[in-house]
Amino acid sequence: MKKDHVDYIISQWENEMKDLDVSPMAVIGRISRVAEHLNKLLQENYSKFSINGGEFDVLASLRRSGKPYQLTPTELYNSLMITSGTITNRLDNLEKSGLISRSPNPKDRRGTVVSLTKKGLSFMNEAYPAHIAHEETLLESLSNDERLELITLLRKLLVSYEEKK
Amino acid sequence: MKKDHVDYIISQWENEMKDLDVSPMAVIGRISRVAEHLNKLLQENYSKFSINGGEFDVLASLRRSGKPYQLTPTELYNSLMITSGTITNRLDNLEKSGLISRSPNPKDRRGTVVSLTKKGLSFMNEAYPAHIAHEETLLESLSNDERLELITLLRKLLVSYEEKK
DNA sequence: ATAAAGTATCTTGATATCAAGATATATTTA
DNA sequence: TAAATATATCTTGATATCAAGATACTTTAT
Repeated sequence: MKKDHVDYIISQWENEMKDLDVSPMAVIGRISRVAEHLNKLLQENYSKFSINGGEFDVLASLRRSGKPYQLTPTELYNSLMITSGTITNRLDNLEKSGLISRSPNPKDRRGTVVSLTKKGLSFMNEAYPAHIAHEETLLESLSNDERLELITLLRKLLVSYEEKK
Repeated sequence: MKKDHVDYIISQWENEMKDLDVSPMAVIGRISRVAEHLNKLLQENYSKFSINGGEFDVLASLRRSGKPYQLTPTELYNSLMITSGTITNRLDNLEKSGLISRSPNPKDRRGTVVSLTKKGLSFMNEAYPAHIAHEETLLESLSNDERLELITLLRKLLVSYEEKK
């Protein structure tokens, strides 16, 4: 079996701290590193559309919410795991690009409703399938069964973190 | 089986784009989200030591490299997947905290050697086991066998990304 | 030996993010 | 109802990061 960088890191620790069981980092170190690679690799695709990953995530949330493609900033920043300041900034950029618009929330005068514009909708209708096709190529090293196993294991972890908060 | 947030996202996409197979994001979306949770959860531990995750990674690289706990900035930024500008910044901060020191590289007059100070070494001798103990608690939802399966799958992915570059 | 190309580190300027706080409005409590 | 508390969004100031470029030295090619 071919070794990865984390195997190398672990063997270093085993030499240096012989009494410490570093096996948790065999899992966590790999998750972090795989996520970093994926982030970088996916970025290429976003920049083709001159947008960044965070902004893409906002548009995707709106698109998959279905007609009328509207959510509040609060709903967006909660589900995207970002702060309110960050969503303000992302929405400002997307508004400048004409991909979303903001209007007063008729149900809450403190609030705002964010909508995908016509341009934003047709952008996502093209960009999202292209994004998925790219993701597919990034999983080529795994069989279908392996992907299913991986999903099951990651879901367990995710459920445990989502319960905590 | 309990559902996670990604299950919810996928069912939204399935309603909205009925002809698109979004299964790649069942894997990639979970990896990203799990990594984000882990990042946030691990952060808590770093800030107890008034240091951040990036700086911790630098110290860990030096510590596990073994005596004399020295690496060059180039070795560090390559293995940490960051840019040269970022390592300069992290080293500046760690130097101010007295955890590392920089000295001229006797083998290359362009270069520098970064060393863990006595303070940095004793810091990591305490902090690293604490870090691993924390990581262990973050994996409580998985059995030992499940962790091993997960490692095998993630290694495959990681090897494929490390080969590309 | 000299010129050309490559490399190590740092600097600069731009950007995305966060935490904390401000403001306006909603909701709950007394 | 009035006061207290909570919430939605935005603002501000600080920070970490990156990409691109600068400088000094090293290596390779002619």
